[in-house]
Amino acid sequence: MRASERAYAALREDILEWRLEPGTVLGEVEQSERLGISRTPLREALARLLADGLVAAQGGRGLVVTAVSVSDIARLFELRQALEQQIARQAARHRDPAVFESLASEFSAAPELLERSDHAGYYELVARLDLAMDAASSNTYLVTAMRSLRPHLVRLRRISRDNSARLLAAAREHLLIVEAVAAGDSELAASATHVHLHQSLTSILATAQMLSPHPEGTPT
Amino acid sequence: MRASERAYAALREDILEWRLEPGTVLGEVEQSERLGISRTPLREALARLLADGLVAAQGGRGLVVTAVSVSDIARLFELRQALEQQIARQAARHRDPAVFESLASEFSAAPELLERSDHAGYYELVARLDLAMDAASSNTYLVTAMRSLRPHLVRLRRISRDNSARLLAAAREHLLIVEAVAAGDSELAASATHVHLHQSLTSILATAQMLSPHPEGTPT
DNA sequence: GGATCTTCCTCTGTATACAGAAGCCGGGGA
DNA sequence: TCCCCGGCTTCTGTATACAGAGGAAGATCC
Repeated sequence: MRASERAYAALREDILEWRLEPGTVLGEVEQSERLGISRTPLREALARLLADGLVAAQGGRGLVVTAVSVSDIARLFELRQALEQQIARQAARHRDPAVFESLASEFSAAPELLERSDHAGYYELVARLDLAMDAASSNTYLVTAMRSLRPHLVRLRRISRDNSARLLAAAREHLLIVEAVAAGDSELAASATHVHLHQSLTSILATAQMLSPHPEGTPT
Repeated sequence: MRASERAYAALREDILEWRLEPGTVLGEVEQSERLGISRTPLREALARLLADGLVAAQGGRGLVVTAVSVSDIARLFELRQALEQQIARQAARHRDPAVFESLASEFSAAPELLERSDHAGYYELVARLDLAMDAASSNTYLVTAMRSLRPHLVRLRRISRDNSARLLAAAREHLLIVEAVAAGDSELAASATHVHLHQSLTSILATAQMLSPHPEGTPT
């Protein structure tokens, strides 16, 4: 694999997993030495992270890992609502019914999965649903926009991690979305997505307020 | 200005203005010599164009300017609908009424502008509306997604350029959007945006079919 | 005559060296 | 004691050199 690719993947991982916390300054020399590559491929990796919005220019001198404030969460979900509703709509129009009927039966069985506390299995199922939705929407531009949003959503997982009651409710919401797509009902698919994301946001905000009761951007 | 920035701006311009046509191969050595810079900053510029989707990796060997097929137009508008409706919705919620009332009076006067065939003046007015909407939405993530979409829309301008009848109708549609935002009516703003983009797409597709009656991706 | 293999060439990917700019620290003066 | 100025250090931005990979063209064999 190319050095620039490895550097990008490594830095991205470090940021998404909070090993590099928001506010950390990423010097070129320092990071190139840490990752064992030269500055040229590292600069390429940093440029991609900058485009992703995971790091930001720090007044001329170096790049810093961007913060995720509580108010950012609501903003992220405004974009997510727009994109996922449209993807659901288009997926319902172009879907292969067999694929989504199969997913529907898997989501029907999801409560049993969660009762066994197999959260990883459930997350994997959701990931497969995302992939199927992306493919069914058959719109590269929508999928690209969604892909650039997902890293930011991954950073939020740390907040909402492993809330069993919420996951059980989410499974029911997902099932309705999948059934709507399978039936080709694009408006129901969009509305069900709207409902699901609204509930997710509500749950995340409640948890976030509990973790840090500060009204605005907590730097760390 | 930095060399990499100049190279990015120059290449972007060249692609958006169709001076570099779709399918053109961009070799690193060739382009760095043409722009009078070394390969290092040029690579940075090409990486940004790749992230923008204006160029694509050509099977290992160099980058090519991406094509815009007729079917891409509909896909682009699916994303545009999602983003601009959401921006309109949020702008209506957070807007400064004075700004949009002022824009409303300008759009009321737009028909006179167009009767004088001052198309440039009208395009400039629309650009200011876009900026005002972006600012009023107060959502960096939405604006970023929209900014990455706009270059692709600019490439379509060549198709719909200077259609007076359409511009007159568009001015009326814009006026309704602006009035809805000024009034703080977010659902009307979203619906008016939906209508406007639907009409724009219809007009563009009609023109595109006329220009190139091929059903799918015309490479040039 | 055609197909395949080999060789060469060109292009990308990476490393490193150099220059310019910006912040920081110490010294001197008010 | 505090503020300002100058030199130094360090970091980014750019150029260039080198190595490896992939493709094209020519020659040879079937």
